[in-house]
Amino acid sequence: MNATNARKERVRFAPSPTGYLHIGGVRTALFNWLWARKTGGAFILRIEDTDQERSTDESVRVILDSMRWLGLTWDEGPEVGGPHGPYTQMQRLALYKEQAEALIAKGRAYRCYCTKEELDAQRTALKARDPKANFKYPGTCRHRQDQPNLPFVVRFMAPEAGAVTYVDKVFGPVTTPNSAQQDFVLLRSDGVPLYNFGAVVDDAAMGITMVVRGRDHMVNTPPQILLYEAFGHSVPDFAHLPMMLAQSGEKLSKRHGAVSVGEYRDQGYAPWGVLNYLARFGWSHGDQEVFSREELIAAFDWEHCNKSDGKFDAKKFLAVNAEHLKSPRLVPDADYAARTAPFVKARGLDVDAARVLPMVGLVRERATTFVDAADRLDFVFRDPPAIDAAAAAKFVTAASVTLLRELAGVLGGVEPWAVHPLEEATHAWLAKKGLAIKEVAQAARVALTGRTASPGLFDVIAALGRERALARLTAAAHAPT
RNA sequence: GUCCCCAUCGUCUAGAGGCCCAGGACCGCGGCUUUUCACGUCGCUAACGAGGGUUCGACUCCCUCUGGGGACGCCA
Repeated sequence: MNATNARKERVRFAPSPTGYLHIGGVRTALFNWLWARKTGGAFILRIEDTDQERSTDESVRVILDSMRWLGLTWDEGPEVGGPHGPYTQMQRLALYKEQAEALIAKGRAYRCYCTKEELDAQRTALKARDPKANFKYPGTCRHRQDQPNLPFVVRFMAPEAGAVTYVDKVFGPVTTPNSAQQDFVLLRSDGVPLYNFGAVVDDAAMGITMVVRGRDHMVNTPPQILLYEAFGHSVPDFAHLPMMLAQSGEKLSKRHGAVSVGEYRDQGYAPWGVLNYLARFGWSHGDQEVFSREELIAAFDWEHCNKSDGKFDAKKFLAVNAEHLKSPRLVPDADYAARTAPFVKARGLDVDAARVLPMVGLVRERATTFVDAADRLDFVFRDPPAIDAAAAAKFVTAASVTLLRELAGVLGGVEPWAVHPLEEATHAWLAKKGLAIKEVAQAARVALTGRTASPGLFDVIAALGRERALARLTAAAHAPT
C-alpha cells in the first residue's frame, strides 16, 4: 500500500491461558494479525503459561478454538509449529535459565537470596510508615556472594540514571526516567521466568519486529527495552492500543455482560462481525464503518489509531454484526446457512445447512444474529408450527377461520407456487370479496407461522410449499381459538 | 505518593490552523413506507472539560488546572 510499510513484520499475540479469550484480547490479536497480513509478515501465537497457579490446558484449548473460529490464523504457534518453537513458555524453561545466566555473566543481573517473606515484611513496614510510599527493592543482594545452598531469584541490575525513550507507533515518543525502575525479578526461585523477562527472551528469539499490545502494558516497555539493551539485541517497534472499558469506565469483565469470544459465538455473532466492531474500536478509516476482511487489511494503519480509552457498547456491536448478516457480500448465503443450521438444530429440529440455504432470504434483512435467524426460521422447519396462544386467540377467530379455509381453496389452484402468482391470486380473491388484505393477513400469519411477526406473508407461503402451506391454513380452520 | 498515558455528541468516531455556528455511525425520539416484525427512508435531540497563551484566525499548536486511566508483585 505504502512504501514505508515495506518491511514484513513479525508480530505476535501472547495470551495467558487463565480463562476464556477476552474480547479485549481479541482486539489485540486482531491488530497484530492485520499488520502481519498487511505487511505480508508472520503472525505468531505464543502461550504465556508461566503463571502455573492460574494456567490450564483447558484454557489453551478454548483460546485456540476461539482464534480459529474468528479466523485469526497463526503462522507459527501451538499445533502449527514453526522454526522458533516450542511456542509455549513452560516448554522453554531451559532457554530462560540460559539467558538469565548470560545476563549474570555480563554483570547485568544477579542472584538475590532475599526471601519473599523478608521482602513482604519490608514492604508492609514501609506501607505502615507511609501508606502511599512506593516500595522498591533496595538492591541488598547486588554484590552479595554466591550462596550455593540457598534458593535465589535472578534480578536485573537496573540502571539508576538516564532514561528510556521509545517511539510508540500509536502514542508517539514516550520517555521514562530509569529512576522509576528497580531491580525487578527475571527468574523466580523455581526457575520460571516472570512476564517481562520471558516476553523479551521470546520476542528476541522469535524475531519479533513489532510488539502490539494493550496500553496496560505500556509501563512494561521501558524495563523490557532495558533488557533488550542489556542483551545487546535490537529493540522492536512498539504499538500500544488504548483500552476497552465497560460503560462504567471500569475494566471490562464478566459482570458487565458477555466478554468472551465463546459467548458471542454462542449468541450467534458472525466472526467477522465481531472483528469488524473491534477493528473500529480505537481505529478509524474516515466514515467507513463496515469492512470486509480484505478491506480491513488494506485500510489498516497505525496513523489512525486512537490514543484514548473507549467504552464497549453492546448495542453498537450488535448493530455492526447485523450489518454483516444483512450483506450477502460479507456473509454469503452458504456461510449464512451453515452458521444458522446448528442453532436451528439446537431448537430440536433436525435440519442441516442445505435445508436452511433456500430460507436465508426470508430472514436476511431481519435477523441480527444467527440465533435470531434460527428463531425466525423455526416455523419453517417445525410441523406443526409452535402456535403462540395469545396470537391465536386474538386473530384466529370463527370469522377468520372461514376466510382461511376459503383462501386455502383459492391458493390450491395456483400455478406455479411462487410469490407473485400467490399474491395475485390472493388479491383477486380479496377484491371479489371486497376485503382488504389487512383483514386476513394476521390470521393467515398465525396459522402459517404461529406468530404475529414473520417475514412477508407470500414469501412465507411460497417458502413453505404448497402442501404445508395449505395444510396449515386448513389446520387453523379446524382448531379455532 | 511516584512514574507513564489520555481528553470532540450518552457511545464508537471524522477532524492533521481557516473547508466546522463541528461530519458519520450506534442508541433515543418523531415522520414516511407497510399485511405483521423488520428493512429502507426523511428528520430531530446531542459534543470540541476549564483557564491562559501563540496566531489575522484555533477543535486543531504550547502551558496550567481539572477530570479519567494504567503501573508500582517470585501476576500477565
